[in-house]
Amino acid sequence: MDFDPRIERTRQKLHQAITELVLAKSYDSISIRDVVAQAKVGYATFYRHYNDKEALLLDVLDELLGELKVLLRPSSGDLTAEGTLIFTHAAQNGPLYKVLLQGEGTQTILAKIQADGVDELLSHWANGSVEEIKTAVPRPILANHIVSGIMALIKWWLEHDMSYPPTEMGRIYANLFSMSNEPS
Amino acid sequence: MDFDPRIERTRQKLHQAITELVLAKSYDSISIRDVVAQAKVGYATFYRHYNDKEALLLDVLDELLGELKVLLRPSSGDLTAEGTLIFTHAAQNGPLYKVLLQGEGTQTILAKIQADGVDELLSHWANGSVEEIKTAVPRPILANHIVSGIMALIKWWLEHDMSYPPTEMGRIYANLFSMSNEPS
Amino acid sequence: MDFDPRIERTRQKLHQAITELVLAKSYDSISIRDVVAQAKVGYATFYRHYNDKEALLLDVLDELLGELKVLLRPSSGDLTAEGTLIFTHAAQNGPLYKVLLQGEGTQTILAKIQADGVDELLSHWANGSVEEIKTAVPRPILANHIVSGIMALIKWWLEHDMSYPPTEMGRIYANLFSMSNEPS
Amino acid sequence: MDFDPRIERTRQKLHQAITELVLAKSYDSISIRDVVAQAKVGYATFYRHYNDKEALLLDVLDELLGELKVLLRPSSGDLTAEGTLIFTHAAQNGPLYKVLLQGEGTQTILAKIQADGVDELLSHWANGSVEEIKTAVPRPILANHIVSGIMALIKWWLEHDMSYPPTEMGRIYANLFSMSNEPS
DNA sequence: TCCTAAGCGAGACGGTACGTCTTGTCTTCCA
DNA sequence: TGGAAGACAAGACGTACCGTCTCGCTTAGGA
Repeated sequence: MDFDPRIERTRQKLHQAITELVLAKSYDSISIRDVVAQAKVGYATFYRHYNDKEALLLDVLDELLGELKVLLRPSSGDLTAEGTLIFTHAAQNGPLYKVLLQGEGTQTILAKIQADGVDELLSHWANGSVEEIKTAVPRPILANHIVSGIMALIKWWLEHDMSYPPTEMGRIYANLFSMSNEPS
Repeated sequence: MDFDPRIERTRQKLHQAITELVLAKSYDSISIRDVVAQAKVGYATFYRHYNDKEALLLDVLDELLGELKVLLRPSSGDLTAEGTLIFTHAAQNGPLYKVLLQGEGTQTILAKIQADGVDELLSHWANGSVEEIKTAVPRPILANHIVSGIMALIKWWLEHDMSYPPTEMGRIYANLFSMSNEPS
Repeated sequence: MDFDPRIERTRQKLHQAITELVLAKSYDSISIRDVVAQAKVGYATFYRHYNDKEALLLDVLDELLGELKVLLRPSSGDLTAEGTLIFTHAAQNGPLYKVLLQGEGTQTILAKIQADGVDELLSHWANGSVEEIKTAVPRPILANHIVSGIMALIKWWLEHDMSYPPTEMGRIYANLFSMSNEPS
Repeated sequence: MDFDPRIERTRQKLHQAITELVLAKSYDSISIRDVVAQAKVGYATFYRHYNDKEALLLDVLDELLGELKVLLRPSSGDLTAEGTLIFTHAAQNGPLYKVLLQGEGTQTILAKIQADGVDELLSHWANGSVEEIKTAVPRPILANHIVSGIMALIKWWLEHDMSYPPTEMGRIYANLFSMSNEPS
């Protein structure tokens, strides 16, 4: 039904095109016409696959974040290792991470990812039998604090040209978040 | 040189116009044509005063942030009081804070404010005679972490309809940042 | 070779589709996509049979005009009877006549029909042993005048909702064209 | 209020552009993008002045038909002279007449002109004290017949490369329409 | 009866015009 | 004579349609 190989081929071209363009110029100065020119694809074809530039980017980033989630799955407990994995992945996909975290038109996407992260954290806490005692900070706020903190840390690192190795960032990550990782 | 009273009057009209529009619709769906229509001012007039929409917004927000800085100056030491002041101010200027923190075209402005905050924090630490001992987390990272954490906290609060009173947010603020407020 | 019954079936579907659509909306607002949707036929199939919308219409109209020619053949001499036949036929096929005479994309077809009519008239005159004496009006002009006059008359009638009965139009037709029907 | 000279200048450019293009290629193969390119005018500018291609053409033709009406005004009675004037005017503006009479997208305009002509003829007859006796052909039909006959005559002439001089066409014109020019 | 040629449905695709929108510049008018 | 009004060039937007094409599926009519 959806097995026309042309469809996947065209999407690949668009994925590659926006990835290449993002390396070359600011995300939001990229027009759809740029994308289709780069992908060597008809203009209308873009709209057969995506409603707007953001939808394409979301598609690309979804792959990326899927990878990251897989990487993080096995890590149970060791914050330093977990952090190192995150920063290694970020290092390997610098430009896309940058687009996501600094881009002008990515708020919606970022908000979605942020919300996903918060949800995951909250349900992780809920599943764990951690008793909720008179919490100093409400859990949703704490979860939001942690997730946005991680993002801010990655963003800082990318903006400062990844001036520490991923392992060192893993250590810093562990230091910053160990204390607040579990609600009391 | 700049003493033509019409100039100030025009700017006021533009300030008011964008403020009103921001209450009515999403910041980045506002075009310059919307602004001049709302301000009842000629189209070209806008460009005589500002280079783009962001510059106008920055002008408006500068007033706001100036106020906040004045409010925070006297507070020395009591984190809860400091936080309460911040959230009280945010409550009084909800729409503009929202535009700043959620808007699609405000990255540049936000980045500037963030950088200012980090600088201030760093020089505060430097001036204080706090000795730098083998720091677990580099100070710039720590400062970035704190400043972006505060912003994320305000953003969360606004997105959740200010569901706690400013005093409670002040307490939460104190709890979240007390531990990390000073480098070891 | 050409005996696959599916071919004729598909053509019938297309004929019917455009005929129905012409009743519902303006001819040139009908897209080929409309036609194939109405005919419940694949898009490319249209192009297997016709090069464009006009070719399809021409095919439909050819049937119509063939009928008309057969009707007119026996009539020799009586202008009123001839006219009545024409207007009766027009009344029975109103929408198609309208499309032909008022449609925006039918110039080419109309011109062809007009030229056919002129040729027929001219050869009719030539065959007749009518002597050509110093003609006041050159025969091609006269023929063109008559043929376009007939068309204009039908067009007027259709545009005015066929407000006279075909017999009355036959009489008018006779009155208008009797004098000029034969070169002097 | 409407005195900005730029407006008139732009319209002139558009008038000239379409006139030039009409000489070079078929009217309805001319896109609006062609027109603005030829006029060296911004694309959106076209729409500030006209809603579509037809509106522009109508504007151009209005000038033309205004001229013709002025020419015909003084002529009272002499059909040959009147006809000569018409064909002289047509000869001087061949391409535009051709566009009008043969163009694919000019139906609406033509219909308007035709209707104007019929109205004029009818009111001319009404004003004149010609008594209406048992008319063989209803006046609106007669008027329609005459007006469309004139148009068909001009069209024929243009399509045959103006193969008779305007004076000869004037004579033919008089011959064709003298008999039917007045209702009985 | 089966087989092979062809018609066909479905729809992706490149291409291109449409009419609308917005930006920043530049010209004209008016007070 | 300088500011307000707004016309303009430029060009992206998302939509629509065109005509070409490539798939499999189905359906003849000849072997």
